[in-house]
Amino acid sequence: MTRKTSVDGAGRRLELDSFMPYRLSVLQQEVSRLIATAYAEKYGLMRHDWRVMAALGNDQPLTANEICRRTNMDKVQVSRAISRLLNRTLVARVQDTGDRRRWILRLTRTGEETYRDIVPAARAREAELLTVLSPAERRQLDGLIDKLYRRANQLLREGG
Amino acid sequence: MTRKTSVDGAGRRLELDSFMPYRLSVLQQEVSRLIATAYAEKYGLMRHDWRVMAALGNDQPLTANEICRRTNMDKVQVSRAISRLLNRTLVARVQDTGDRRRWILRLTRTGEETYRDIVPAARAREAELLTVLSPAERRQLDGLIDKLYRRANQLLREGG
DNA sequence: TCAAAATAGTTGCATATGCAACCAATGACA
DNA sequence: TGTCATTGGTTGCATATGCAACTATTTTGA
Repeated sequence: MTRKTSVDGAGRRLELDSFMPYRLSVLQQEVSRLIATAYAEKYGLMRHDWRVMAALGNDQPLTANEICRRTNMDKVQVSRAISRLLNRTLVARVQDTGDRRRWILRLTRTGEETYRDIVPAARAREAELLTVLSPAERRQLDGLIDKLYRRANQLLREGG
Repeated sequence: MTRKTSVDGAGRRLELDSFMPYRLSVLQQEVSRLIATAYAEKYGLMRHDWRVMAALGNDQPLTANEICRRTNMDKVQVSRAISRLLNRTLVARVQDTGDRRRWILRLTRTGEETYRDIVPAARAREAELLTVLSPAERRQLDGLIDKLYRRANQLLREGG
């Protein structure tokens, strides 16, 4: 995954190792796999489940819709993650009396415990990862991610 | 997706928006979606298909195994991508006479054309994305990706 | 006040994915 | 040379995913 200078400046070929979206994707997969070690084997959670729990752990209660917005997940993914979490009683819900389409979601006691267990492990993985970056580099990384995200977003809105 | 400073330094909570792996994942999805506009609708290709084609477009012929190594894909994904590409005659293969377990893969004429069509579009998307970064920032990005990838890799090897 | 549009959330279906098991060919070596 | 381990590649199965269609409820506005 070390970047090579592209051989073909004319743009007829595409050297994957010098194609930023590819590099980003490979990196992301690897990082994601690393973080999953904090919740996958031990707790049998999937990434989406964990994200929903993370959203709730951070701020409760929430509706499914609010979780969508906060996690950038699609409503189907959220709905399914919630139903897995309900089955395992990591999350509980009551219908909103004001708007009966809505369900108010909370972590259960077990859910809270699980969450409190996972958070330090996830943070520890992140910290181990970031040890290779200086404080300045971490700030750079944050800045670059923001810029690129906003730009990608803009291009998608324009083009789609 | 703008970074917020984490409220909870003690590490009991996890603010998703300040959690690097989450940020990376959201960014990657968005970028991936943007790039997919270069091959998905128009050519009905999936990401894995496109990656296999990209590997071959870059250097032919290759065996499935070589494609795995060059694309960081798993052999099942590669095998399935190849079979889709064979069906659509974008790729052809002959058995290696020296080692009859191996198949030698090449883009067909149509495959080449498709590839040559897609590359500039994909590069154009990448270029549009990167317009928001200065040359220095692009170099930073490359460097950060390399460092993080190597580190994640190392941690996975140690831990797993 | 009632029909049409919008919203919250779920479901069906076809397809993709991950994992382990698998087959076939080759290599290692007693 | 015959057995065992390894390697290249494929397949079965259970599960996940994406999309569009769907139900139920609420909102809009003539």
